[in-house]
Amino acid sequence: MSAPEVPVRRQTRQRTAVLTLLDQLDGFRTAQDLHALLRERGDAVGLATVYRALQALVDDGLVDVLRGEDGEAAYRRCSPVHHHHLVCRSCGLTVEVADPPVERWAARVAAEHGFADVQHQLEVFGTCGRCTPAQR
Amino acid sequence: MSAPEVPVRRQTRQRTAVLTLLDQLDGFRTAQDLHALLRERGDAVGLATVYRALQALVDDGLVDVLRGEDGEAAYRRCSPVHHHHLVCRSCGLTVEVADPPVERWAARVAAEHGFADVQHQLEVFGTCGRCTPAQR
DNA sequence: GACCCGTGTGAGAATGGTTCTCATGACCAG
DNA sequence: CTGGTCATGAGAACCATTCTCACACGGGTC
Ligand SMILES: [Mn+2]
Ligand SMILES: [Mn+2]
Ligand SMILES: [Zn+2]
Ligand SMILES: [Zn+2]
Repeated sequence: MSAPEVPVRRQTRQRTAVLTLLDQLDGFRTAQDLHALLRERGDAVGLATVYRALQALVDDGLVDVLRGEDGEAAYRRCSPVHHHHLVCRSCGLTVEVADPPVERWAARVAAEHGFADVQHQLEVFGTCGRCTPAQR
Repeated sequence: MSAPEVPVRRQTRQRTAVLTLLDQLDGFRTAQDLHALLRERGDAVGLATVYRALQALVDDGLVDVLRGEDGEAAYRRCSPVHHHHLVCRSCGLTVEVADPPVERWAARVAAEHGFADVQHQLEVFGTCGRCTPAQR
């Protein structure tokens, strides 16, 4: 019934800077972090614009969002296919992982309890090798 | 090395009211919601106190926290053993579920990538039967 | 290349959930 | 019962995120 609603995205220096930066990072970063990094690097971008650019990238499926313990959102350039994350609590380093079995499990469990329109969320947190202090 | 650090919890009208209310609810509720419910019911409790009581319950393992899309924290009286949640996006109704296979999977995947001190988080969201509009 | 118009930008204000402050009140061990 | 310690609550403070709105600019068009 409604139009495809395809918002035309203009290519601006700011949006390019945000995506370029994300492509060079390997972990989840907060909008505030990204804003600070852009400023250090020289391509200054307004904070509000960083938020808007990130939201657009999320809508386009190019970036994933994750909420930290404190509720602050963190963003990462991710592959467009469904996957989960193995995240370092210390440095944010992230590895994309897949778990086919859990996909079916989630669907089955939801059906058994009469739930529809199901989605799931699975993340693994830990400390990566580089951040683990040399063990005795 | 450090003392057991066992903070003595006093039993107050406010803390009792919060836990009693949570025991009567079956789904995740925000602190603001709980505060409003307590006010309606008559046992008025300060908002700051609601937050403090909930945090204490979380620390004691009696309550689970979940962050919504908007980052707002939601609380629920839960069993003290490890489990996951099947949550209704509409009314908050929640069912506790377990998935033994995913436990081993998470540990294995983390180990394969050199991650230590691993934890995981798995939640399933959907629309419960009561909230699903009668299908045609 | 010049024009136009709708979209994007940014500084600052506003929002809103959560935490902090601190004077006052209430558990509860002794 | 009493004292000291912990808890409470009203309001201020905090802080990530969103909104406002005047201005800049991307990118079709001719
Ligand atoms: Mn999955
Ligand atoms: Mn588990
Ligand atoms: Zn790390
Ligand atoms: Zn429901």
